[in-house]
Amino acid sequence: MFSVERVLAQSLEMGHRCCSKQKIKRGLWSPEEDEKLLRYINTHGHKSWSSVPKYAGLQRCGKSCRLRWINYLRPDLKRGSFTAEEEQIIIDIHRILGNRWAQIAKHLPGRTDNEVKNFWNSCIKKKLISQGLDPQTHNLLSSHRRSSASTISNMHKKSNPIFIMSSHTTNAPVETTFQTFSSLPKPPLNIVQTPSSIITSEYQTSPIISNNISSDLPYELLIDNGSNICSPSYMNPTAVELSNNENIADWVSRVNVDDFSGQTLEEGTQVQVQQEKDKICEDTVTDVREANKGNLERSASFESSNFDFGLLESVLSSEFISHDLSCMDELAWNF
DNA sequence: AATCTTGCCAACCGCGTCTTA
DNA sequence: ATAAGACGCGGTTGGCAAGAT
Repeated sequence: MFSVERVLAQSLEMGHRCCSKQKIKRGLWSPEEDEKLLRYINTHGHKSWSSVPKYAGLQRCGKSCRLRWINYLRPDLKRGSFTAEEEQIIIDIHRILGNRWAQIAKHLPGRTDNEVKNFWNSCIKKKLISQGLDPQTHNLLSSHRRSSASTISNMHKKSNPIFIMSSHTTNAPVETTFQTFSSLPKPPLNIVQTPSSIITSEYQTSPIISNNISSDLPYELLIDNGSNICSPSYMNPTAVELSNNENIADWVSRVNVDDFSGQTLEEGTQVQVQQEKDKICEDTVTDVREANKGNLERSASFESSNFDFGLLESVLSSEFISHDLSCMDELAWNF
């Protein structure tokens, strides 16, 4: 809350590193300053932030004015605590984009990047840790990996393939994503099953993704007998996670344009590639949101199709839980 | 009651990118 | 083509308030 003493004290502390020429006030904004800024922007807009303080009669730097407007004075800001739905959106998009708060905030009308960032750091982060998930990667924390590692170890003993899963769900947005991916090198696509998600790991060296086993089964998850446990990333877009602390956005940014068909691209094409990278991130986020919206619907759909996460989980846990596979853990997590 | 700790959040800082002259 | 200024972003800090000791 606003503190008069604090503002008075801070108003004495003049000067600002980015605006060393003038006497610039720092610290909390007073109601009078808010009023001045609000009135000025409502009348004149904010074409140039650097000139706003001068014309608005504020002893602040333009940067500070901009921040105050964006984070507090903007009329379209939503007040109050985050809803469960917003929280889920943040988690899902963060899983894909990482700490790109501005990008995440764009999907939450009325919320600012600062707000999202603070909410993440103060609430969501702790929640994920308490669930045994690394808040940066959304992977299981090492202390929680043993059970999952056992699962993977046993998958390797299976003949090829041990699972074929499919679903009839959420075709449209998902396909958009994969079509976009199609001109890029394949992302890392191996997976492990966790209670809440499918997490990918390792680079898929010999793609065995099939998209045409049956036209009725648009998405398949194939797990082979050892080196490749792979899944089209689009099968469960809410669960995409890449290896080595990497998310989709990192992976996409890492992709070198020269990777395209092994040839160097011309400048114009490189721009297109950059646009394509951006689109991948955007489409993936869209998919996540669509998938979240359809969660209930999808559950029902899975029941009627032959995709059954419940069955998968029970098979994995019941068959593997009795084995002592501690010696396989490191192997499993480092393959 | 006093002190310490923790959580939260507004604001700042520095750096990278974009724009403009 | 380039340099300077503006802007935007993510990380970090500082201070208040509430809870714990």
